[in-house]
Amino acid sequence: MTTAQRPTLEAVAARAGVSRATVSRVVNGSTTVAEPIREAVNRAVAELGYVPNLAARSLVTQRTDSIALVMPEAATRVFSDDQVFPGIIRGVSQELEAADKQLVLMLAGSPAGHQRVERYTTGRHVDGVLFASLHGADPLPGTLARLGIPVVVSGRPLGDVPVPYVDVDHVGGVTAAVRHLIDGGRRRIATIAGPQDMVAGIERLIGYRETMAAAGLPELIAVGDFTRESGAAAMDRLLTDHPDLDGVFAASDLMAHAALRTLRAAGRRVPEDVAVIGFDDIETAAYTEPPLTTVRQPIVELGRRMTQQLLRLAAGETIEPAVMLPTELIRRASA
Amino acid sequence: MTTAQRPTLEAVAARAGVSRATVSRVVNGSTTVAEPIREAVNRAVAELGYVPNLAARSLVTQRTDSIALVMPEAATRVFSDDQVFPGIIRGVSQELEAADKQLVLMLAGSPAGHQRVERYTTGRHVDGVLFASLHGADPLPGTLARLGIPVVVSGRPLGDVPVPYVDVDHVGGVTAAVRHLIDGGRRRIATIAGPQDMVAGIERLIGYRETMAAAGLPELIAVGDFTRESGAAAMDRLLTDHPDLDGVFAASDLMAHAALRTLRAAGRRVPEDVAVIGFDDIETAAYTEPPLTTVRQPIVELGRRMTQQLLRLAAGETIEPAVMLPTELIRRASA
DNA sequence: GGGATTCGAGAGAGCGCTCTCTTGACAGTG
DNA sequence: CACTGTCAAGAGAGCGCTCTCTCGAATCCC
Repeated sequence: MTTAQRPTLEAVAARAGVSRATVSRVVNGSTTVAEPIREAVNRAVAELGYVPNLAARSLVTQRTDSIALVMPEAATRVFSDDQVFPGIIRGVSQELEAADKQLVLMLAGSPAGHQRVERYTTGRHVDGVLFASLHGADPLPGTLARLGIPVVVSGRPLGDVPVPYVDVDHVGGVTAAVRHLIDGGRRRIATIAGPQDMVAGIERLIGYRETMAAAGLPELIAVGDFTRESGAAAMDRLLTDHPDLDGVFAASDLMAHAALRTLRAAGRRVPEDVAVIGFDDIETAAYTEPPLTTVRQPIVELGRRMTQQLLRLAAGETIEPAVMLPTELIRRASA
Repeated sequence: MTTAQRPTLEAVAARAGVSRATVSRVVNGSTTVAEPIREAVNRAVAELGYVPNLAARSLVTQRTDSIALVMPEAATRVFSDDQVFPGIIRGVSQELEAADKQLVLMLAGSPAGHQRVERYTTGRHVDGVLFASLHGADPLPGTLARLGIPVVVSGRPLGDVPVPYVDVDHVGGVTAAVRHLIDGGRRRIATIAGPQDMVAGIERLIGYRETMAAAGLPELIAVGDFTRESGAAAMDRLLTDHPDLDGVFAASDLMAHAALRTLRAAGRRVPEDVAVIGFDDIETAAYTEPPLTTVRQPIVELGRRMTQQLLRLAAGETIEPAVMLPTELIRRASA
């Protein structure tokens, strides 16, 4: 278990009978190295099992070849966003793999955690920073952008900070959902909205209100926070306040799932008495009782696009300030 | 958007009127610095907004203050392990935050991805490596351990490699589950087993077999791969082969969930005709129809313990080669 | 009061790598 | 044949930090 001294460029150079600079050129894929020499170097690298020391490289190149992905983490509840986080991680990971960069994952929940993220990212320990699902108007993305550190956030940032973002078409998706309800003959359509300090929550409510207004229908609103618990509570309230409702659009599948149960417990049949549509299309949506009609958002793609944008930014290119990804209504049995 | 030159130790030293070494001592919390000087240095650090360059530090300390978490990622399907991965990530993240280290997440799916992980981890770019949910007998953990790189895996590694691990008490949990079925009067108890190239799948099947054997009951086995699709297929097969079954233990909640639907579709009532128990206690388990009785495993705690062990290993301490976490039967309505 | 001891602070040598600058070899040109 | 141009390979200067070693001053004891 001895910590075998790792071979350095120097060692490889000696073995191959060339200079350090030449080995560096070969390792970094420079074309200006004669074939026989390149081969000799590669042989030496293989024989010695040489792996470049990234810290040393970073020190001189001023790059770290890693990017940070910052996600909020409400300390108390388990990842309520369920499949959303893993999906984004996968998308980001795929793109980074292709670019041969590392993913530093930072879960920021507590104020202390947030400070840690701030210290780490502003300290330029990464080549860029990705923010997922911001709550409220976090000043950090703006700060980083001002420092010249590449940043891309998911979801239009609140308080119009000039930070590039990638988002899904919430309004379009919700419009399609509510329209579907209206086309199905529903007239007393309620919504279980998401938290109003998150863009996703805000936009999805806007989509509902605009579509209802356009159809000349009244708004029936209860606000939740995307979790099942809040969805059940909101459904209860709606049932009490508007016993005649015949349709529900829930801003998340988790809340829609809970609504399904609450409705059943209240003796309402879905979709006969009340039609229900969710948002997200998490895997569970296809397995609820009845299977949930919902708005699918391309989560993995969201992660990929964010990363692509960030990498382009880090490469010095200029990018479009906003990218919008399409959503799609997935029809199942609940509406 | 000018890349403002970041202040270095040198700059702080000049400003505080001391030497670089002294600033380094203050920054790293050495006690042998007189109070007034320490204050002067801290003031200079604050005024200049100094943040240490981690690459430079790593270069000399030979530490990176970051650890890698390697997770498999079947390229095609979305994180089927659902809440398991986020849970582990949270646990790991919590412990690392406390230790002020970074989390480098690596999703290894493709052979290329695996090579990338191997290159990165063996290259000592991290202070330690955590492996989650290994498939088959991956040689990498053993290789790393042999190289003297701290490694901890989740789940007893197959092919008895001498690598420290943390695991949950699969057998104990399954035994409690099957016992519960037997105590409830069930005699024709089937199991939907997990993949037999993963410890979790293997151990959970062992638990079933041992308990059934001890009770003198026959084994009714169908193998799945932890996903819903496989669970539905397995349940179909069991129903065909053993139409008289009255109990099912599924090795994952996802498979149990699918079994619930398949049973209902086949006209069986749960739990009246067939009692069902799952394993994992994912959030959805409380919301299935009927709510699923299942074995809870402390996933976040698993991540935390793995990390604690790894950090101790990295600190040069010797640790127990295996840590076992308890599981608990959560009784709901399905059994 | 003088020598031994303690302790805080500075000097300076790298850690392993990249990259600019320089050199040397060779081919092409007048 | 001398000269210039071209291109491959080497020399060497750091990147920003830590850490050992050294030194000077302050403290202590007999």
